[in-house]
Amino acid sequence: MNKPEIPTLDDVAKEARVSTATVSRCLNSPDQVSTKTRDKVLKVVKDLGYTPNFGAQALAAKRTNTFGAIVPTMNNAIFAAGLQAFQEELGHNGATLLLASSSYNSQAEEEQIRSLVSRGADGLLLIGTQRSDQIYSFLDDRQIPFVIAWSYEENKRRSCVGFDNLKASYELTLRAISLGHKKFAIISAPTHSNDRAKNRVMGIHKALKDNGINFQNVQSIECEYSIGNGFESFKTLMQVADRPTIVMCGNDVLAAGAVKMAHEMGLKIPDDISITGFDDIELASVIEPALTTVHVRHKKMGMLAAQVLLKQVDDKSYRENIKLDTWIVEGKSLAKPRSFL
Amino acid sequence: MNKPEIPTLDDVAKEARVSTATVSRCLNSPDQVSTKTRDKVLKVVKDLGYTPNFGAQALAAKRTNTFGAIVPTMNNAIFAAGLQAFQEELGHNGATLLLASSSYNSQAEEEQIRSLVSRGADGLLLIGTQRSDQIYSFLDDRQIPFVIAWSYEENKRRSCVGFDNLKASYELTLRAISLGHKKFAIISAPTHSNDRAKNRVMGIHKALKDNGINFQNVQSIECEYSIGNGFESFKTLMQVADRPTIVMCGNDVLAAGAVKMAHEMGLKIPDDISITGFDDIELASVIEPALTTVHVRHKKMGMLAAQVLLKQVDDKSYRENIKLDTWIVEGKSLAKPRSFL
DNA sequence: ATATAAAATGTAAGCGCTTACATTTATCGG
DNA sequence: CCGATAAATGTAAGCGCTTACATTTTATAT
Repeated sequence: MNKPEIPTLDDVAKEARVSTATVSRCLNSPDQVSTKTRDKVLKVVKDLGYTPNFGAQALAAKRTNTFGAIVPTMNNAIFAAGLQAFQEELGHNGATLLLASSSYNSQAEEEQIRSLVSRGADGLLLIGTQRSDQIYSFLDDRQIPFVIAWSYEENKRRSCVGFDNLKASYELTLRAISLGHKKFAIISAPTHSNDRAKNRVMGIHKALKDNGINFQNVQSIECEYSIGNGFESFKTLMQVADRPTIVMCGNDVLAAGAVKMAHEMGLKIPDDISITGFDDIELASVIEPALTTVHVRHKKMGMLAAQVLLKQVDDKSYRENIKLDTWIVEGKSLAKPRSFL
Repeated sequence: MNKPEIPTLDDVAKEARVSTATVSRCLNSPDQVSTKTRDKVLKVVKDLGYTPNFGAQALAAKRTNTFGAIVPTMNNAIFAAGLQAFQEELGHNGATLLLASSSYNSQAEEEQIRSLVSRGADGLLLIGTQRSDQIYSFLDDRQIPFVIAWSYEENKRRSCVGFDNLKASYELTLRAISLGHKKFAIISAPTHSNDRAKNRVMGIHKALKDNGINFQNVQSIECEYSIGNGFESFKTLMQVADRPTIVMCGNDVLAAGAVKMAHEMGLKIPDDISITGFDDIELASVIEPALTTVHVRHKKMGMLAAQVLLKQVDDKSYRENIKLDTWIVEGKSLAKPRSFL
């Protein structure tokens, strides 16, 4: 069996009796070619089943139409939803997604960034703001367009599509306070090198402080994102003499674990204990009782991020800072503490 | 401001006073170079911050070290988990993942396949067996290594890493039958162009048939994967005079929706109605009552798929058919029907 | 020390495409 | 019908890398 010959631009050009330049133009800027030749060439392209060689195209055009995204983990509904939207929007524009996950490890993230850049990514989607100056200047030096998602910052020097984690968390906490809660506990994702998690915790602290509640005494556990960890952490938080009346969780998955443990311990939600989540993933509405949580527009974020990124590729100096709104989703897991009943 | 000059192989070669070939060898096959020059060259590489140009490399080497994966949706924990493992395994081997999702549309999937191939993917991860002969021969013609995941087939002509959807479903159904269930209903993902969904339904039918239960009368609803659809479908299934005693769902997400509706309708699970899932995603253990479902080794599948794919790239004739085991996870959502209590 | 094999390095020809520039062909007012 | 201008097409020089092959250096055996 002889090797299948993959047709090249040259083959098409010969077959259509035109120059390679014309074929290239038919494909990349059709209006520069007369209708007659264009039709002729495109027919040959189809007959031969020609597809451009990616490497050659990238080398010659200095552009790959691929975009990189580095997410902390794919194993998380929020990033999955955002990425799906991001990819779809790219797809509408003839671009493709290169995906990597950093496992919440900033060292790994830097490597991934470099790797994606050297793979010719035209632009990058990054999660959160927190990374070394070094890697930011690497991106600047190479003039790689990138957009930060899931975090919002006023920073005209770089683009972002995110929301105010601190404020959202602040407002959820205010809500709890207004219901009469005074004894808080927190289960958070690790705040080290995760500005979203950090801001969510800070939002709680600020709300407490603003309302004269001492936040130094607030028990707080940091653990990685999983139902199991929420489960264990909740137990730990409850093993104190003076139990909190509310456990605020950094995200819905941790909250789901907490709810599960509450059931196991025979605690009624929300009478014995209130639990809040963050993100409003589908899960939040299924568990019993439905979680009170913060809705985040993950899909919209992914879509807008793609749009901003594409604009930045066209115009390297383009920047945009988009803040999306969030809102509290009322479930049944947050209510007045028992002492107020 | 002058454009940042990205260093090339040539720059490195000049700086290190060797030929470009030597530099290339230092990077790609270090043992062909003496320790002395290698150290010298690698130092320059580091000092200059050189990274190979992807396009050039791809063009010259006819290999990109990128692999494509096309999943029906990212918005599904099972694929997310599998992909994450797939990507990590690739990463350990210096390869990167190109990701696309087809939205369960086989037309779209074909386009994605062609797109990823023309983008120079060295190999592909595909979900399920069901696609046109045309696209299979496209892959064969171009000798693109690929591996099919989530489905198992005895087919020496192509590789797969999957499990027996039919058998797993069959056994779960047997379990229900042995508990005394005779009136079944099904909520399935669309079986058109989805062999996994199809086999899961067929497994149920076969088990019923083998046990003398007429499966023609079994109510069955097909709907896309979402909690909301499970919710609605369950309601529909219950709006009949002769209600089923068990609703078997094609996956955990649909089951979660069904459970939610059961609660809403005031039906006790499992006393009034049994509900089963499939996949054993984290969700399954959190909802109340915990789902009886089928555990699938998604992560293992992703990892193995990467390994098989990498082997196939080295040896184009290599094939492997791996069948992973599955097992029933006992939740509280499946029990004897009321009439048997 | 010398012949010979092996290891290290260099030379240079592409890989398949895009695009600046040159050339040819069509269009059009007078 | 002519010359001027615009539109269409062609020519050919890279883009930055890998690798077959040629050459030089080093190691080994005699």
